[in-house]
Amino acid sequence: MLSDTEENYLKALLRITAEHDGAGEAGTNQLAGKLNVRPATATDMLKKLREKQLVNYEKYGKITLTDTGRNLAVAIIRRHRLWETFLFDKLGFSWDEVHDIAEQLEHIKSEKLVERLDRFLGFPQFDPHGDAIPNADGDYIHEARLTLAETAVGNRYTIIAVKDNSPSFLQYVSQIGMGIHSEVAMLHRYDFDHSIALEIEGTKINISDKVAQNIYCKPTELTTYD
Amino acid sequence: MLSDTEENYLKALLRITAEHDGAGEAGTNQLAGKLNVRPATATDMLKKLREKQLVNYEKYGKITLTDTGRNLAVAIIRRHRLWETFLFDKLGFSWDEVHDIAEQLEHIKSEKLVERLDRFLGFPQFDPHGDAIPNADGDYIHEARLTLAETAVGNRYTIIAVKDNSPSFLQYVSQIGMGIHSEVAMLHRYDFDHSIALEIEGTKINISDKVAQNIYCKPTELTTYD
DNA sequence: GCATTTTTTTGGGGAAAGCCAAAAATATTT
DNA sequence: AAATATTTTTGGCTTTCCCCAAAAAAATGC
Repeated sequence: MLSDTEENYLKALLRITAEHDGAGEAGTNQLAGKLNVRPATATDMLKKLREKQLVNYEKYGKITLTDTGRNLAVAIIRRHRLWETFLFDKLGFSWDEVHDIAEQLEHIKSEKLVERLDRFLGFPQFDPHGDAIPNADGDYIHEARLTLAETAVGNRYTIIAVKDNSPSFLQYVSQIGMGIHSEVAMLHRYDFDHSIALEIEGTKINISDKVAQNIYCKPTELTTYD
Repeated sequence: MLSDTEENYLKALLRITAEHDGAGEAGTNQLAGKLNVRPATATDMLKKLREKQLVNYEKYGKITLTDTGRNLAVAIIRRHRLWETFLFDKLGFSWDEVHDIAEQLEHIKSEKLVERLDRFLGFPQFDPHGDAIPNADGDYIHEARLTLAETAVGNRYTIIAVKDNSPSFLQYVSQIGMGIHSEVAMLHRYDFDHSIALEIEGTKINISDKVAQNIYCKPTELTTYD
């Protein structure tokens, strides 16, 4: 049985190795940064996780998850996102409130609880932030997606997810009238700072490049009426 | 903010002081026993809880909860019973499965979560074992109740709660076809071991005194048709 | 390619929660 | 009331997770 702390390390490792795509490697510093802990602490934990065969690691070497480690990490992500969905769908929390509470709930130890929760929620495939929820086998939907920073001016896009789940960012996004499934029209991209002008629900707004980089979308498929 | 361990001590103290009615006192041994911990460990924690003004305690003296301590303990019981109700009502767990999972869920730190859960469940007043759920103010229903061991032969009773929440006991109770709201007719009480013969749903069964002492009931109110 | 910078590890410690064995205080028995 | 038994506390030690400062290794810059 893993401690909450060990689970958090696995989760952080999955995030890091999945993030800067392809590499699949993580550093001690990076890991420590994610967990708000000192590098020395991360080193200790890495030794412990290596003992348990959850990470591949040797001193000064790069860190990767073993298959077992990755499966466990995916299971934790699954629990986190299911709880977020519960809080949002059933208890009426807003999307900027769910993350912190789910951080606690994800560590509840009961296989059966997770499976029943999943069924109760109707086997949701995405959480309130648009992130895919792994199913009981660890499989989840990989959607083709791009950030608003990568879009082409003149096209229409549908918002499908946010990268940053922090309350302050989510509140900002809500405040400008944007949410998952919003449709936006790309009006202009300014050269000097790459900020963007777009239209959403008939309103024209500007967003910074930084914000744009944290919002995922896909080209809006035009419905054909025949 | 209290640690999970501290919360468990408060809960145990509330149970002990409420149990052997009137006294309102607990001993170190008793407390340690309830928490599966050594008396030495309990002593340490009592000092800590005294620091935080949650218990009245001085060495070799009797232990009582302060008002703050009691309020916190009631809040923990509230959370525990609400989660049990959630697991039972919404996720379809059986009454012998809910306790252990609720032991974990009760420590999730979020006032708002508890209040929303309460509303989602429709402000339930009793948990799946028939125990009263304190409301947000800490008030709960005090039902007049007696154990099956205290009933009079010849009368009819409605089961309203169980004292022992262990899976093995609850499974036994279910197995004999008994549950909350069951109606039973007291047929006989045997002198030699105080075991009881009763009828439930048309079936006659015998239960030991020990079992009888762990089941709460109230006289069945006969419905009058006019 | 060598010096500097950055990253990572080591070694030594601390707080929380637990344990044990022995001492001290309180209760009980005769 | 003294002797015995029980309960409770003390003091010392363990494990988990965290920290810091210093040393070691690796990466980077010129």
